[in-house]
Amino acid sequence: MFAEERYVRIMEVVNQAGKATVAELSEALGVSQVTVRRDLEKLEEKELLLRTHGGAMALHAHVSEVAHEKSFSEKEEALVEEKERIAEAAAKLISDEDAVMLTPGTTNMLIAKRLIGKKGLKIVTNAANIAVQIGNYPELEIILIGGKLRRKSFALVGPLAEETLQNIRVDKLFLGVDGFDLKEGLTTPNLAEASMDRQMISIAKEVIVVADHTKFGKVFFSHVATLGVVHTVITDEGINRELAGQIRELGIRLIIV
Amino acid sequence: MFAEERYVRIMEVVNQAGKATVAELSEALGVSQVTVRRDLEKLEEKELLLRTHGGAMALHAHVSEVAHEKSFSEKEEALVEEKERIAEAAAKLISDEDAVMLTPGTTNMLIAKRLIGKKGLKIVTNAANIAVQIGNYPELEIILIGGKLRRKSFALVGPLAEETLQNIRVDKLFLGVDGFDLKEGLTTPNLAEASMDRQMISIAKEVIVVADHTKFGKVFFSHVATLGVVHTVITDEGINRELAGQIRELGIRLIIV
DNA sequence: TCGTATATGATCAAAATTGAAAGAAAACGA
DNA sequence: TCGTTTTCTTTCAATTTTGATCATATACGA
Repeated sequence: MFAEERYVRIMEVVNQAGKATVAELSEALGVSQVTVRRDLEKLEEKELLLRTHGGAMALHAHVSEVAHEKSFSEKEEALVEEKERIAEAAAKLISDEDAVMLTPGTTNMLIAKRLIGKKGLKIVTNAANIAVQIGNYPELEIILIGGKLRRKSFALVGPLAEETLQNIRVDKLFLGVDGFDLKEGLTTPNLAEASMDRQMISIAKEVIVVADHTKFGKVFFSHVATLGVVHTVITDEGINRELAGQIRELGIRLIIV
Repeated sequence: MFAEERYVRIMEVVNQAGKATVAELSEALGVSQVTVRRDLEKLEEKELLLRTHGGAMALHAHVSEVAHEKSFSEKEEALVEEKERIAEAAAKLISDEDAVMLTPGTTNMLIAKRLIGKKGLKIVTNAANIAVQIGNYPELEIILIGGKLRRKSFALVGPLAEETLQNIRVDKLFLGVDGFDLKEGLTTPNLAEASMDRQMISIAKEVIVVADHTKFGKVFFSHVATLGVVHTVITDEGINRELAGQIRELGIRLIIV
């Protein structure tokens, strides 16, 4: 038996019973007590349990949970503050009876979380992770567009997805883009996602682009749409003043937070 | 044998069994232990498995995965061991070029995790959480059926989902059911999910029911199908001997693990 | 054909794992 | 408080596993 297997078994016992003694674990795993103690030491280092005199105790869920969520992805993932503010502004645009659509992306994930509790709201998305994230909360009606799953972005794309979209109409589309350029319009790196985005734009009454300031002036491989389709843009204060003026001149409502 | 072929075989063994020793792999592949170690090193670099002293473990069987997950659900969710064994047996039935379909459910989630690394495999599912769980790993093609998201089970159901299914055909369906009764057939508590299940059965060449022993003799509100559609049943040793005989008499292949 | 690059295997010293033993620390009862 | 018992840590030795180095074989292109 690998040491790692013991770790797993120990965690199972400890989590299930809430605690375990060294003698019990030594017996259950068929290794010496010295080895059990060394295992417990390692598991405590990883903050998976708490050692005690004579054994170990389960760590309360929230301790490890809280520590984990923020420490890994979110620190690296920059612009969290900005995106949170964008999401807050976006959520304010949504009324209870709307049918809204969300494209994949971190900002839209933040928007989704802020919609929890809105009664009667319909949410349509092609981001599997967004659906799962808010799927446990009642009162929201969540429609997930099927299709081929793209890695990393968790976007559902392809003919299956586009076909499904044709039966749907929504009030507001929150469109996350990678590039927003006055001349080239909206762009994104992936062809399949661009095609999906276009479909989604075509079935939405109102198109709201959410993009932090770093997205402006950028152009990516796949063209999504011209700026003519955009009704509203929400971004953060980092946006260039001049550019902001030019966007407004195009008749687009620009919300800066 | 090419190195690439070895990688695939190693991933299969590791993911199906959850672990493998260097000696085992050396034996199975007919290469020296030195070569196996070099292979494992490469596979670990690609983050497809975790090396241990003496071999390697599947990502899904490791502490970092297991510890967090189990602490919450495990107390209520019994029969983990049994379900793991069922999942292992199920994974063995799947060959690389198959197109398989998975219904929502904990057992099917376990099966999905064991499929990581199978090259060219197509996985179709209407369980959003299963898709997200394995969505990050390369080499799998994952198709998620869209639809209305049901809370708790993360099943995607409804007309949208059923319509999508009509364009799809799969080799094997792994069907998780809540009730399996000789007289009443397959049943489940939710009407919408039962309807989805029926659709899925109709587009699958082979129907494989995965159910721990507690599911037998149970009958729920919504009828899914008669036992006539079932080709194979995988369950654990807890199943009643007499019942096992009766199932086999129906011409159903019964796998007990 | 030759030379080179790549993959694999063999060998062996270094590192990791484990358990036993002994001393140190902590818990506990009187 | 003291002494006893239990538990823990440290140290060491036996064993296993690993990684590095070298040798061999095979494939490939000039």
